[in-house]
Amino acid sequence: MKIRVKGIENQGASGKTNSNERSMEVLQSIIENYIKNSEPVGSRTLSKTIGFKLSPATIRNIMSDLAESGYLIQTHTSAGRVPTDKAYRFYVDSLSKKPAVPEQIKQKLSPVSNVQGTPVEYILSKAVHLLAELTKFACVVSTPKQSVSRLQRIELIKISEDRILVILVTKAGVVRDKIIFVKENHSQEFLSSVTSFLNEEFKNHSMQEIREGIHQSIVSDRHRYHDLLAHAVRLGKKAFELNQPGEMFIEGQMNLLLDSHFHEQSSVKSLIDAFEQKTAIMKILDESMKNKGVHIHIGIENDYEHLHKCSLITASYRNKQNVLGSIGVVGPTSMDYKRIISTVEYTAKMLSKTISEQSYD
Amino acid sequence: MKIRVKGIENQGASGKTNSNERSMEVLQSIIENYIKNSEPVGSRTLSKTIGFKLSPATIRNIMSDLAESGYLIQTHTSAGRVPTDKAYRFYVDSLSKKPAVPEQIKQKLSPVSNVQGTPVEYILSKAVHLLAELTKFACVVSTPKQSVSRLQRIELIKISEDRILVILVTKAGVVRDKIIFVKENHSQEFLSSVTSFLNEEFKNHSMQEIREGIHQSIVSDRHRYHDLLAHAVRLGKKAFELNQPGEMFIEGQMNLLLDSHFHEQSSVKSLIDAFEQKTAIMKILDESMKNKGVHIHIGIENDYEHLHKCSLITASYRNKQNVLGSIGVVGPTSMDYKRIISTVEYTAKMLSKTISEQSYD
DNA sequence: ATTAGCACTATTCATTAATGAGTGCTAATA
DNA sequence: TATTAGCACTCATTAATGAATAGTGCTAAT
Repeated sequence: MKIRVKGIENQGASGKTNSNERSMEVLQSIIENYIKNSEPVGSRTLSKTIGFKLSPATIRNIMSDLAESGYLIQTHTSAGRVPTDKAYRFYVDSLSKKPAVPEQIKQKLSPVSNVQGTPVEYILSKAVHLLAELTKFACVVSTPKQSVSRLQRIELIKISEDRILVILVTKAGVVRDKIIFVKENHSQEFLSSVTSFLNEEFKNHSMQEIREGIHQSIVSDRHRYHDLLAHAVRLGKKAFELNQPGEMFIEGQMNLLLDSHFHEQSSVKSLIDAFEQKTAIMKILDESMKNKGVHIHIGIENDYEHLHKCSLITASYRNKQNVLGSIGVVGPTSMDYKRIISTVEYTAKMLSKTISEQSYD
Repeated sequence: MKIRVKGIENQGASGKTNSNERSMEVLQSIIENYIKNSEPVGSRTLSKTIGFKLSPATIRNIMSDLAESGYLIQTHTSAGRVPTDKAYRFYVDSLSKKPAVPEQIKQKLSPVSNVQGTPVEYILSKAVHLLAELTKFACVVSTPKQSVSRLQRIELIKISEDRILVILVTKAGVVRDKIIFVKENHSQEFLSSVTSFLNEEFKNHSMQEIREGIHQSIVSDRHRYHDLLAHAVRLGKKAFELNQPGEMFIEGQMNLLLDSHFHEQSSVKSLIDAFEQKTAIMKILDESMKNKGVHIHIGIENDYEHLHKCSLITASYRNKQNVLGSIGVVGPTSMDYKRIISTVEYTAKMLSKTISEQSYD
């Protein structure tokens, strides 16, 4: 039986922290080497890259232990070793929390702030496009959630006898429009009074609040509005109905298919499925809105099976008031986490800044 | 020297229309066979598929002639023959003009009409998504051109001291928004009068007309408006400035990468480039707006080199007034033209219908 | 505890040979 | 004169073989 200390995990009993630290360093080297070259790394190569401080044989021993603890696997007997998802998890957890953002990346992302004044969707698509260009992976961004954004203004515009165009302007700078069909032929003057009533009543409330409270609120004001009331309730309800599902912009899917890690048929199909079935990725983006900072989902950690060969790095963006949505990168589990994490984080920051500055407050 | 009639092309002199017709039929069979199986077709196979009416040897002779005339090529000596772009051009030109749309396709596309009342962009993305699903190729759709669409209404909403939200509603049912920055702190009342002035003046005019004529028009009305004038000119100019480039939605890019025809590295890269450089495809979509009906660009016919291995099938969509944009399919040159053409045509029709019905006229 | 040395294993690569699909040409045939 | 059968030839694809290579695991020496 082996008695050697296993490194990383079971250090308590033996107290040989030294050996443990060394294991960690070796593991880190292996991971970084693999991230860089995408090739299984062997004991000899590794000995070289760390400056011959340890002989290949020693490294073999350490590697053997790491393999046994589930940090490394071999594709076949005479191949070098490859980090597992568990190893990547260890790796990102042990990263210094704030890697600096290279100046070059800042440069490339600067166009995001140049599109101020354009619709939020356009800003988002610009950001996600640049992110894809920088990371060379697939990138996604979710559009601001309607439910949390606060109303800046509503407009009702008569289009024809039975159609009214509703325009919702939110504080986040998002404009939503929809057409509602009505039975009565309202005059534009009537609509104007409904409009100003709704604006007065609901400005600064979140869409969710409005949807939940629209009936009560109006009813309680019954005495002030007379025949307006019935119609206003009906129109308001229709106007604030959730019509658009949360959307998501995708860029650079094709990048993934150039990536050597996805060259096998099966994983290509998986990927296509993952992007077709937007819901899985959407869910991760939504999840990412709940907490601050960068979120990392490595391979098997993803619930959705087709994402098991991918890692997702996400971060939420916001305006002054609310978290609005998330932006993220989808790439192979062997991505350069340091670089990608800092890039995503910085992009989200830029996005937040740009959107905040044009928010209507 | 060969004296055999070459088929298709030089029929005038010999008058052997019979032999010519037969060549055409053979070519058609070869094309359809290749479209179906994606494999070079040999004389033996072909003899079988046409029911042994001609022996392999005869077919070989015909094929040899067709090859000489540039309709077929061999990938190597002992391989069957593959249609050239010239052959596909012949094929689509000789298709009966109106292939019926299968009921199944109509079924699958019916959701397009279910999204009436939602923003045009949403309808477009629905349509292009379904088209991609049906064709299993990459599909694109261009958003309505701002310049041709006619103004239904403009709204100026004061956002902050130096910012005004401009909302342009066009007859086509498109809502565009942008924020303009101003130096003066206009009151909302003032904005209202500018708004109603602009609406009165420019309703039903195309964006292009408005942009071109805004200065003259206002100046000629100088006597009616006083201090309003200077500001209105300035605001109007800013408001109608073209800010968004023509957009394009893409769906199903990944489909192309499953396609065997694009499996070689080089062509994958070409494709990625083609979609990255949206301009080339955009240009083809724009071109397609100029004439009615389905447009077909086969391989080498495309100006853009990276599209030389692709065929594009496009058709424009419109509302009651104007042609708004185009929708199309990007696939391998060996696509099933019959099916794709009718599918694109039908999709464009559905799209036109849906958008027309919610247009503001 | 570390390392050198060696046997062992599995991949990769180039070579070779067999197979097979398909053509082009020539001579026979209807 | 148009068609077809037959045959030699070409070239891609496939499988089998063997050499080279990269890497491990174990053992014994340091």
